[in-house]
Amino acid sequence: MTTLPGMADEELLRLDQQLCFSLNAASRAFGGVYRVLLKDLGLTYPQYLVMLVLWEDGELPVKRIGERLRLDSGTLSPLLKRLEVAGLVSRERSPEDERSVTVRLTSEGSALRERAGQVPRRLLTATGLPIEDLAALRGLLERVTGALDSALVEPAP
Amino acid sequence: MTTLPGMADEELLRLDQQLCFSLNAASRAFGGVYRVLLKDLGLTYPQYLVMLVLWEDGELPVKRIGERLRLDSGTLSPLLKRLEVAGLVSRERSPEDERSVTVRLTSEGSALRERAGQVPRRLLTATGLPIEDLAALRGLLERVTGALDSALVEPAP
DNA sequence: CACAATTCAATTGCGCACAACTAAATCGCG
DNA sequence: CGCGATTTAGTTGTGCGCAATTGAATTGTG
Repeated sequence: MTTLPGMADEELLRLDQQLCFSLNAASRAFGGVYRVLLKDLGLTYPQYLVMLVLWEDGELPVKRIGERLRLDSGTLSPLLKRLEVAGLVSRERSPEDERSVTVRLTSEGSALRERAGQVPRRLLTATGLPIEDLAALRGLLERVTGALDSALVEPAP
Repeated sequence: MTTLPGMADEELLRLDQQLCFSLNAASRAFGGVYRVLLKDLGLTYPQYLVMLVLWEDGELPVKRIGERLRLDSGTLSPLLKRLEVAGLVSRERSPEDERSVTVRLTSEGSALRERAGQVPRRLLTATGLPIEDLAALRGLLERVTGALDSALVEPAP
């Protein structure tokens, strides 16, 4: 296995460039395809992600949604407000803990799930990759994310 | 090889969820690490990407930068203006074609390259993956991006 | 040559991401 | 119990990403 310490700065620069370019480009390419697939539903991609976790759990405090999606209140508060205006969710202070806000699907929000049914298939098809490669991609992404996150907490010596 | 058409919607939903979650998370995790690495240089991650292509070519019209980075003028115009205010680039209408704006490194912009020298190594180290895996990841990302882009141009039948 | 179509950058408007901060409720320790 | 620390959402400000539009320069075509 080839390790980083043995490589020249030049080569590393090239790989870094390619890697950050391609990750950035891939992320935005996904966003673009989701954008057209979700247009009918009136959802943006991040809004769709929130709906996915709500479709699974029905109701959740803002905190939990943030943990699942790696998003903070600065992002979620206005996003949830827009979903509320759209009539897809309700927001209510929890009676047990008034700091917490419970986000609940409305019947309209639950109903939207049916219309979103074909989105995953159409998206995965659009990637042009077989299941195995998609799973491998997911695995690599999860590994780098975990490593990058812990690198942030514990900076290099 | 397992193909999509044979799979149930349920399974596809799960994979789609995992994949878009992990891609999103990875993209933002990269951004987070770059953010701390680039803080000293006074650059954001997208600004760093622009500087990378300028460090390679010295000067480029806005159009070319956009092609390299998959960004349009709506994103680049204000970003380049900020780089200009920071003293790293100059912008000038091309004399041959007055529609085009040439972006040039200033001496300060060129000098910044030295200070950025260790960024790629530190970032790649933070991923915690060996070179082979990073290259495989890049390969998968490029394939997906290509497929997604062409799927956008030619929508599903 | 004239004029319609195209190219290129900039601007506007909207939504997301994140840092920094605020405000309110809860927790926990003395 | 009382009071400081922590938790939880929300707000503000900055920057990116993209769609849609504008305006100026250029190109192509009759």
